[in-house]
Amino acid sequence: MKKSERLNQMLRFVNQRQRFTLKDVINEFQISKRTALRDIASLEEMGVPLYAEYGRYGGYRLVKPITLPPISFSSQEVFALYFAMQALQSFTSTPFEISYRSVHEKFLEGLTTKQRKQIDSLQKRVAFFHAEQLHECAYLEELLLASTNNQILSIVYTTEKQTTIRRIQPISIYAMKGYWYCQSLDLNKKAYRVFRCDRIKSIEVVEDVDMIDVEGITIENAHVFWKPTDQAIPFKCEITKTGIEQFIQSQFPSMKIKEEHNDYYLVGTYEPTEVDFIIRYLASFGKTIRIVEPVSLKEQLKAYYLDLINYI
Amino acid sequence: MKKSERLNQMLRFVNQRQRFTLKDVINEFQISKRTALRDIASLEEMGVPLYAEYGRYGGYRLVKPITLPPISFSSQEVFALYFAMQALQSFTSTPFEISYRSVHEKFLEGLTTKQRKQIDSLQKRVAFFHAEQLHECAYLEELLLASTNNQILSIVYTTEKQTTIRRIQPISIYAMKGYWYCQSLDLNKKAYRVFRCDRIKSIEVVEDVDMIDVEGITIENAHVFWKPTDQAIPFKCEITKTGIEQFIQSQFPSMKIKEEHNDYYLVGTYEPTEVDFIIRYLASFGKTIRIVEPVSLKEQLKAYYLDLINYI
DNA sequence: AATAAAGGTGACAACTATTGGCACTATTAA
DNA sequence: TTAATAGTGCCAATAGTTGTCACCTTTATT
Repeated sequence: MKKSERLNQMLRFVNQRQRFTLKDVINEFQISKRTALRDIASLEEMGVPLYAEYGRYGGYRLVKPITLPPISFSSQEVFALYFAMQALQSFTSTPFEISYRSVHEKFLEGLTTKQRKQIDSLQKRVAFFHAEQLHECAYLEELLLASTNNQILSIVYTTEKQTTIRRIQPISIYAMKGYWYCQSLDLNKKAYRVFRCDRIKSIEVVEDVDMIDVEGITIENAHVFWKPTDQAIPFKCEITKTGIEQFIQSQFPSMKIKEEHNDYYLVGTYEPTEVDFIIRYLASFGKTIRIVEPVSLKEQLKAYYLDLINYI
Repeated sequence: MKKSERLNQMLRFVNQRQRFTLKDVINEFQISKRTALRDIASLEEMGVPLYAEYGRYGGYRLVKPITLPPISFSSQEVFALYFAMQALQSFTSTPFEISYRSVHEKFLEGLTTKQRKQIDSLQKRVAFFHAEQLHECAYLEELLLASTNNQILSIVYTTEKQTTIRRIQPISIYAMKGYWYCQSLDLNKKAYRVFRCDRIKSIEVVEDVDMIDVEGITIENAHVFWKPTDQAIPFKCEITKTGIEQFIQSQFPSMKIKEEHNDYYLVGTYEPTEVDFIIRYLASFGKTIRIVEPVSLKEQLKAYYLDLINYI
């Protein structure tokens, strides 16, 4: 990155955090200590009122707020944002009830003629594909709202087999492989569960004192709530490098790659009710995976293949 | 004077005077014509909406005051754009060399404290996941450039089996399931080919008159160039509704869903060299698919399953 | 008094970016 | 047609930037 650009970013970095250390700068911008020092000197030369505190627990402080130069998005940023937007556009539902057309128009409006031309020509040449959304989700906004406001919901949930009514406390929502999911605490079962949003048929906010504080829980760490039930069966498979690549592309939170003496293993647990699913999942790996345990899983996979052979 | 400092001053200079000429800039900053032009180009790169008027009494005009771009978007729209960007962030390589932190901060700057808080809390609650990128691609920018500029490249391409040198004319690049691909015309084989970008080990622009005009070809219609070779084998499979869902999530341009009397079929062709691939692909469908023809494919799938049974 | 953790300097070689000059081209109004 | 304006491509000289390394200063904690 060019120095001038870095300094501009540093201006905003400094403005946001009124206290910071050299290390912060080094890590943030991935530069050497010497360069960080030089950059700070440059900022001071530009008139940024910085005060340095020596010694342990020292650092820099911004003495008074600075007026930032007028900004606009750079061409590169505009392109990236535009294509990000394009990529998301193919989602028929998002939790943000917006018209992409209006964003699109506003976006183009703010650009220079040159940028617009560049976007036009790039549009023909770049794309981000992802799994298309298969089912519309009616309640994404409500689920998101409930998760930020710590609300409890009563939902009607339909799977292929049954329809149930559950009380849940949403933690987060996320889109993956064409589906929207909702991480939640299932208050009936007192357990962490993930629901597919398109299977939620109705939603009602419930007043309840019996809730758990999820303030500190984020989409990243929510899985710590995931506990296998007593019936859960642990499994272990040998996996090749190719298999690991495939796993990364379609992983599940309940599975992990483990290294043992330079061999790799896919380990995890599955619920007895999910056995069909796990068999199909393991089968998709073909020879890149080999079940070590349990033996019952081996037998079931064998049976699955035999069944398919007869089916063919 | 350093360029970065000069550009900052120029930003103010431009902001003050709505109209100016190159000469003004040259006199003001005591630089050469060439440098003045380069500086103005830099400003435009940074997103300053300048308009140039050619000819006598021409000059530059600032189209509109430089402001914070997101300010004209509604909260909902800002959120959507913001998360679109977040979704892209997990790509380790994009053809746009941008700093996401910079975009992030520019976004936040134009917002009210309330909106900022909302974004902060939403960030913990919503995510768009997609296949993680496994390999970095070194030449995305070059490939994109070559595709927009109609250039011919000589590339070193490495597959698991071999390393070859090819002359290609890139048409487009796209990201799918964790990989970047480059649609191209392979000038050696005179055929449409798709290359995985991370397998391109070096790139060199080649001057060549022997090129094909790809101006009218876009990422959407490039597949028309795809022609099965003489050896290609057509196949046809019965497919269930569930199977169709899976197909949509992992489709290939050489395959299509066809309806015949309320039954659905997956039809396409495969090259004899790709038979391993197609077998694994069909196997991943399990019972949701059933090969109709050719019979040889049925036999091969059967053999594949038998092999796996022995392997287990 | 010693130590750890923070900021700070000077020098240098390798690397990158910027610059001005030049010879062009393109567009527009008079 | 001309004059005035913007814009391009190329090059070699020059200027700026970077990381590394050794060593210094200040301060709170132990």
